[in-house]
Amino acid sequence: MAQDRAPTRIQKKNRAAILEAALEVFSQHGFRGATVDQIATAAGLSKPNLLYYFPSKEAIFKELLSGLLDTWLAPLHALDPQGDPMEEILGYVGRKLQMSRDYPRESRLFANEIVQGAPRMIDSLSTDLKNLVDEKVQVLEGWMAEGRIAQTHPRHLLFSIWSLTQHYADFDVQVRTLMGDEDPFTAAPAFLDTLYRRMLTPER
Amino acid sequence: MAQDRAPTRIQKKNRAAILEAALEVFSQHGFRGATVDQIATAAGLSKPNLLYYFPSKEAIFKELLSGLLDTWLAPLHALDPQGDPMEEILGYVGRKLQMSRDYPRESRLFANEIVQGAPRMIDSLSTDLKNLVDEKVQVLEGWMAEGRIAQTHPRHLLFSIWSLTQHYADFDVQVRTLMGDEDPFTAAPAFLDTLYRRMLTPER
DNA sequence: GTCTATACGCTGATAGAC
DNA sequence: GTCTATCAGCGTATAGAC
Repeated sequence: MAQDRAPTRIQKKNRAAILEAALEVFSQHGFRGATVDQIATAAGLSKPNLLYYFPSKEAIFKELLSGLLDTWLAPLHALDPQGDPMEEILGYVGRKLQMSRDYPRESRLFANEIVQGAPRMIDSLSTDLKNLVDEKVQVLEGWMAEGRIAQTHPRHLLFSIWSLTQHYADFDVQVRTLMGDEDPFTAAPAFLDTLYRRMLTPER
Repeated sequence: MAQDRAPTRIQKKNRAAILEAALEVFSQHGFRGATVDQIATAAGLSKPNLLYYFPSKEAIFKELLSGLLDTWLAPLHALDPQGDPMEEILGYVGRKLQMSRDYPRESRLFANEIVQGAPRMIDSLSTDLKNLVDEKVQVLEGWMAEGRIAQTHPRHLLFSIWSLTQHYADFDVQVRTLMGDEDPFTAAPAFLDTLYRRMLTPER
């Protein structure tokens, strides 16, 4: 980052390694609990060398967050107003659950931050996320008005999807402790599928 | 705590003030993010004086956790095998939701700890919580076998109740950001009531 | 019981040699 | 670009006066 030249291969590789290591450490300990030393070690660099690539711990964290937010919101973005309502919603639930299984660190990174009041994320929440949610709430309300899914509170419906799916990543320790040998992700898809099918099927 | 005599009124008051302050600070910043100074200030004591009552930051945290765990598990404990299944479960959901509204700090304290792998709680999880859950899973399975509620995965059912209700405490910032002026706890009870009624009503 | 003063390790960040 | 050495500040905990 010393020059504004195009980054060399080494620079790209090191920056990527730092962000990967930062995801690992931040998601496990939170911003305050993580140390630059841990991240540097995990990235295979010395502490000063890491700080050659990023000016501060805070800068690493912010870049990490903004880089991940798009990926994180992609499943909701993909909810298609033209598609079949029930299939769209169940598909969204399924994709979110898969993300909890395949990218638990990302989930915990956000969870850590939000539980503590989202001091470094509140802007993204009240702009990017709010806009996206407002847009998709309209879609859900349209489907409800047409009687294609059951009437319910659209925002609480979204909250429920987030909490139910992310729970398997964020509270992984607890879930696994209580499930013993059984893999949580074996039964979870069918469980959530049934739940939302019963909840959202119209005419009752 | 210097003597093993019965605590004076001042000692009881100070210990209570410390634990109250610790709940406030730990729940907001997590164990690592909290400082003894913050807790002492919030409790109206000097730092050394606080450490006269508790030997260390860790000791405060542990006492806080163990003191709160019973309260936290009380709603599940109250699930009555002799009661009407649907009413029992809906009552449990309602009580858990109320706790998220009335005791959000407790919820966030546990959330912080578990998201980070529950390093100081794993023992309680695998003994106290596991036993309680195993016991109540039996109850739920009995009700399902008798056809009094719909067949579903009892553990995932419990996870769903926890995640849906605690979400309103743990992710409070996000929820409020996305709800605007509307109080989340206005519509949430009816939403969850409907959800579980549809999910658990038998014969379909 | 409570305070001031302080020891001491850890952490974020910088200086400067190579 | 990367390293060793180092600094300043914070945070936990203790010593010792009152």
